[in-house]
Amino acid sequence: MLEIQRIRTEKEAVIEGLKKRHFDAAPIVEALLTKDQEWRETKTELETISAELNQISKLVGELFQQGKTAEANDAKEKTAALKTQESELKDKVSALDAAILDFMYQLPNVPNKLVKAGKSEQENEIIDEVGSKHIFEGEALPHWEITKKYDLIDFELGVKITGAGFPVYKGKGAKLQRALIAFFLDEADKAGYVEHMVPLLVNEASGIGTGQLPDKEGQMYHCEVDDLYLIPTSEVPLTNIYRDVLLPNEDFSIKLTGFTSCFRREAGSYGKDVRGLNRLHQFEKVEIVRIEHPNNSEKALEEMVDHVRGLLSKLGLHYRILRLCGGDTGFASAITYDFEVYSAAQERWLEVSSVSLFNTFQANRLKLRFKTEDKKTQLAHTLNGSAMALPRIIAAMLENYQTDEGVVIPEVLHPYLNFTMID
RNA sequence: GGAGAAAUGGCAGAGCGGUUGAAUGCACUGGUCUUGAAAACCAGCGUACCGAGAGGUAUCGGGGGUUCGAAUCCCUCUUUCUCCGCCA
Repeated sequence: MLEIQRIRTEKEAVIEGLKKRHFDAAPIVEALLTKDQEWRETKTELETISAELNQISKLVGELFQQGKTAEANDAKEKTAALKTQESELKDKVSALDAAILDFMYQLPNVPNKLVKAGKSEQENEIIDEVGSKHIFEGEALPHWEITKKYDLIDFELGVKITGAGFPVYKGKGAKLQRALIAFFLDEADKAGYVEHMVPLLVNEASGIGTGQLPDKEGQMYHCEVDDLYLIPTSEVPLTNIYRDVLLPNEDFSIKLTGFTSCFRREAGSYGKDVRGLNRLHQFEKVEIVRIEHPNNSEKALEEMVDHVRGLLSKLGLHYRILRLCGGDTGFASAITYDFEVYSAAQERWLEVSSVSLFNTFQANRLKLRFKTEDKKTQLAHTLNGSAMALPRIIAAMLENYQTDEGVVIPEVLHPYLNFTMID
């Protein structure tokens, strides 16, 4: 959620910035500011009446104390009309509140200066590509055939137990996944991210805090009996650790990491994009989250990008980095870098990580602030990134490292496994 | 799951219908004193919103109600603690 002060004072810049998303904010902003003006006027009016009412009440108290019952009763009678007015104004203010919030929820984050205007993923900028395509002697099998050949993942079994999109990892498949999780967590730990193990279900306030609610309600599984949501990413519990937090000074840099399963309904997905591990309802992911001073957040973003680069390089995967154009950047994000790994058999790029800087967009909802040198409170910046999502990494590894003898395991994972080849 | 108790400022803890944004202590900040420090003394010390400012409004777990007036009374939700039950 953007800051209302910013919309008031930098209206044109906000509208202009959102054009990079091909988002016409003008009508919403205009309507919002009209309501905001009305809200402020009504609020002032309400507070004047409340002040008057408070004063009379105080007087009544004093009069009763002095035994001047008649005068006290006189004063009491004056309040009736004021009270009616007060409650009408209260209703009006809360209606305006709701209307303003509703508009606020419709405005996405303003893109960072580096973000190019654009409508869809076709316009994303490729800012780097590392490695090269694996050359295969024979035919490269897609990962869903490799997993079947070596009995690594049983998709049908998942269908039996739960439904499509809930795979069962078996034997070396399960071990490989566990090794990758440990590797990713260890790397995050070395980079200074403090490991957390967090709840997989969150309440509504947490969903709102990081922006999943109300915008993306349909994407989350909802346990209605208890009104809890299954997390679509560990960003939600990790970032919400800092909901309603006022950091005592400016000297902070908070780095968190956590491994969780993630649950996504993926309503509306279909076709070959969802084949095998490409798109699942449940998948595993190691996330990195940072809470930073606004002056340091862009540097932090670079560090996170470098961290993910490091992971992919150590695994020896051929990858590229995209800076998403305005239209493809997530609703809450100011700037997002996507990492894609080339899938040899599918002959396409698979997104394996996404690193984003949210500026104050999440912090505003979270009420995540810090005290400045001169005792002012200011919103912090939040960032997060996948480091990394498991299924597509596994898919890419299986496809790229397949040989006639079996699938070769990259060396960095050897300490975590009691085999070096899947055969 | 059943029974009971509780939730007040950074912490501890009073208040239980009126002038209480809230006693007191601790912590913290500034000052006096001191060569320096401690002690003592004095002053300050939550958050959010509206307002150019003066100032105003809200806030004693959340929401609602009673009342001229609620931290205080009522309803409801949440959380915590104690006891019982169940259980990885």
